[in-house]
Amino acid sequence: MHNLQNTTAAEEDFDSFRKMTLLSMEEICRDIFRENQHRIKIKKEAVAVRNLVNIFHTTLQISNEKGFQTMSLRDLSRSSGLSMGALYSYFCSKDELLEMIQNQGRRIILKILSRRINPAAPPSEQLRTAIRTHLYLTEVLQPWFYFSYMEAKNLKKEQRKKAIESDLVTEELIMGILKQGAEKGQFVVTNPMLTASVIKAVLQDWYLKRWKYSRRQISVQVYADFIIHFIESFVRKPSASCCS
Amino acid sequence: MHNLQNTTAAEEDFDSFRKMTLLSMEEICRDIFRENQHRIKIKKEAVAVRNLVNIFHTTLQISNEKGFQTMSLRDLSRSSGLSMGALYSYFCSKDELLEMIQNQGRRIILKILSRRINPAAPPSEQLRTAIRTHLYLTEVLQPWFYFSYMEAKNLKKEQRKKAIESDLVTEELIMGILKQGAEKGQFVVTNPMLTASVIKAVLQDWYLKRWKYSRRQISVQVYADFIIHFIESFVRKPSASCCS
DNA sequence: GTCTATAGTGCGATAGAC
DNA sequence: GTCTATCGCACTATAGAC
Repeated sequence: MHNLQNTTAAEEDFDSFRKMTLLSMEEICRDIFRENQHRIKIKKEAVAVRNLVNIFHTTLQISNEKGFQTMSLRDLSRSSGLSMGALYSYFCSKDELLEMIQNQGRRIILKILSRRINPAAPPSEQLRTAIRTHLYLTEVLQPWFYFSYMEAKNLKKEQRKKAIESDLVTEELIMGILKQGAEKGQFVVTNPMLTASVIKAVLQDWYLKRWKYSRRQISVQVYADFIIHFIESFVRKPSASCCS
Repeated sequence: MHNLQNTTAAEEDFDSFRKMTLLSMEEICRDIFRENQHRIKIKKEAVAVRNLVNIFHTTLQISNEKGFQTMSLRDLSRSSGLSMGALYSYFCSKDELLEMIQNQGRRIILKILSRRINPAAPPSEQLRTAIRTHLYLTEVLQPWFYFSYMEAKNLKKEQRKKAIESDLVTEELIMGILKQGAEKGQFVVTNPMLTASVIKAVLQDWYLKRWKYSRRQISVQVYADFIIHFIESFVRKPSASCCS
């Protein structure tokens, strides 16, 4: 069925990706601490970062079960092991906590996507990398992506606008690759906008319907391979060996 | 660009579909009233059905803006023009209201999908009908589909199970058509499960990212045509005139 | 830096007037 | 059949002890 060598290579690839991303998460919590020192009452960086990571992680966990609005700060206090008072040393309202988490996620996504895609590479390679990287990213940060999508409506106008823009960035990136490929004669794309929408939709399904794929024991590598195959069969010209 | 004749035909097709579905909605509110007469305190059918339609409609409207949990019954009272007391004549808790709406939607979807797809037709026709009908259905009932997806996590265990099952029904229906087509040699489908998942994902995108398509002025007919084209290019055998 | 105790608010739900 | 008035409760947010 599967080439064992390939599967192993893909697994290694994904594992190193996971490690890199999780490291970035702590870095970003440190950044958040430094930037928000004026409103965070804690002064010791080590303590603050440890608790921030804990707060964010616990919030995502509870919210993905029953939603951010339904989660009371008493729930968060109980699960995180921090008292109500301690929590309010890190943010000054429940809404601000929501904003902090949204910002943290957006930042890490941008950081990693732009690090991995090489705009000088051939379009077909860029497309494959974009699809695979996005799927790996949503796999590692699944709780954040799900949270971000489900709670977007609770954001205030300005923050909501940022979330929408961030969402469109990936799509425009993909559309750019498709257009580039079409110009170079490597892809046949009659409607780059709708094609990019479709790609975005199947990428999103991986984190919105995570339970479905878990239940069916589909790994992220298998899903990525299938999606790449699917998209390529649509955008690629019929091979020259046929109908030449 | 577009064939004018075709576009007009598609619009007529969609308009009649919309009328049929909206009629079904009132029918179903009547059904709900009759089945729940033991807990609904109102006795006059005409009054009860009018108010139920109002309550469901207003709840969907508010919830799709800020979520069902965030919506207070005071919000609902204000927007619907019914007092708190009057509202509680139609349901006995906020949770029950949620369940009633979920049930109403599930019922109408099943009713219409099974009415439109003819299992004796050729698989390629069935596939096209399934995709188009599902998209039209989610277009007409967009508020309900969005609500249903976003609020699923607030349901109790038993109701949640029903929601998940209902969600999988469409996917299994599509998978069945794909397998049938493969058996008859009309489709080439290496992985019917993942192919059906992809189709489901793009169908869902229409109601989950409705704002995106609205903004871009993509109509449901255009989207349906594109998706059908997309899927067919993946599952259809290369035509016999090529590589024969 | 973290805790407990509590103030103040707004919620879901109901009883009884009309 | 619908309304207004109100109860009890759980929530966010804070103040002050340790």
